Amino acid sequence: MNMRDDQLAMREARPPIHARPKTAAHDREITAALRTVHALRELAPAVMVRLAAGAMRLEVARGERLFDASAHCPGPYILASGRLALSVGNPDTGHKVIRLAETGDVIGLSAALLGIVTFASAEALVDSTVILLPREALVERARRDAPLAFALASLAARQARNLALDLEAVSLQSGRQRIVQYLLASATTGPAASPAVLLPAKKSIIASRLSVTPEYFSRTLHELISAGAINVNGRQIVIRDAARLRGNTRPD
Amino acid sequence: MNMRDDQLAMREARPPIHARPKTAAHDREITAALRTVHALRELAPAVMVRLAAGAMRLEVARGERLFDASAHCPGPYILASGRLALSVGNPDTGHKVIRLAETGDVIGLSAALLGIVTFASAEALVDSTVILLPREALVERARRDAPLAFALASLAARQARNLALDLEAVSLQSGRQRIVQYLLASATTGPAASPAVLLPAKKSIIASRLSVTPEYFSRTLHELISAGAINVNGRQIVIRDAARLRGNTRPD
DNA sequence: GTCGCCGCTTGATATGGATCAAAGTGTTCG
DNA sequence: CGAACACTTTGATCCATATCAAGCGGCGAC
Repeated sequence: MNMRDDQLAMREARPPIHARPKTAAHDREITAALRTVHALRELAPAVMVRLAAGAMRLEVARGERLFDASAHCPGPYILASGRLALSVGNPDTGHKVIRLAETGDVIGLSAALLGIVTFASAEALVDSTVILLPREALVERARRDAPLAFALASLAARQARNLALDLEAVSLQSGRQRIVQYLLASATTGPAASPAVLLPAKKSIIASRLSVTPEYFSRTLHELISAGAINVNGRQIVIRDAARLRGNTRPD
Repeated sequence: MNMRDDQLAMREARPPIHARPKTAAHDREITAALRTVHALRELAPAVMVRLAAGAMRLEVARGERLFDASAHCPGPYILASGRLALSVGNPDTGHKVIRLAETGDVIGLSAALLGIVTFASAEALVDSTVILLPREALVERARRDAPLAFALASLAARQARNLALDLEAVSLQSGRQRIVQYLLASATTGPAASPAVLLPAKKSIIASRLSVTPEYFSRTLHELISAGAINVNGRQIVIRDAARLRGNTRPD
């Protein structure tokens, strides 16, 4: 790894994360966002309303960070819209994207549950909206609301599993295999058309997510093109031959 | 990675995991084991008793597997005594130890909570005793017992954090750095004597845990000896010069 | 327009650590 | 007490991927 950090390196505590005033409309909006979280969907309406009442809506502009690593975490955030990159590392070790969060994802949960600092930083890849569930109130509520606590347990368990799968991929597969797998896994098979992937971020971000350098990612993509497995046009990747792609797990 | 699997490869459903009959003495023993789990310690005595009542005590002989990867998981297990290695991978991708479980650790929790198959296999490194909390009963109870559900959430969150830290280490640090860090982190600083580490398993297991090959682990250890940073005698490692060890993060 | 800049590509080179192959060194067991 | 193993060490070699270093194309700002 070890990618340069340049600009991003040192800007802390910038203000432009906006909180919006609370109105009835916002409460509805927040409730709607809560419902995008699968694990919370089954909760009783009354509980949802209570959660929404204590929640805060924040806007994070593209390029801003919702929080830094080793920061106090005021509570879990629910991504209502937009996209965030969670990455570990610090200026001198470099960075690695461990997760790309999409609408309905929860971030900062384990730090919030454990009441400890975050281990990753969260940067908005596009203008995004998040809902903060303030930690104290949430924990207080979860300690007496079993279904809620159980939902949080499921969320945390899901995250543990995903991290373990990532760890397995990084440890046991080659960079090329990870790239191929990523393409196959995130291909949306259109009814008639060939399956395709629209990369959700700059290639360098995807590369980091896959634990390879941007250069290696680029090269590998081009090798896959030469092999006739895919076509690439900017962030749009079309899978021409899934079988060939699947077979293409070792450099040639 | 990519270590050979030989014998271990294909044995399923072997009987030699013994369950012991239930008696009052065993109930007390199980309760005691539950209390070794930090997250559960605060639970009301009544809840502990209930959990213990439904629990089963299993013995896993050294070399046996408590479960394989992709197996149905009948519930979380609490390690009452002994030591287990949890590893991901399969016969052809090779294996990687992702965790060494010690007394008081909980394993199979996320699979149990999510009701899905395990992603790792668990092998006993020494004769061990585990307590199984049958999934159905536990989930049933947690859905109406908030403190219990919250404790499970904390456990899962802790595991997620540990996995994330591992992922960070594997992605951002060199093999040598991981080895050095491991030694520094697990050194028990005796009052007067120099800090020392007693490796909890064969070196090849530790190597896998640190995501390096046994050969590389061996070599690195010997380089650290030459550098005057440590002394090695079997599984016993004495840290002679912590500062030098800490500085010794790049091959020389 | 055209000037910069940013993201991507492409090339050349370097290297950490894996892999393959043997030779120790215990340690168990008949 | 020696054979058979299991683990570790040591040596030689290789290679997937990082790193360093330019070029290049598009697009947003003036």
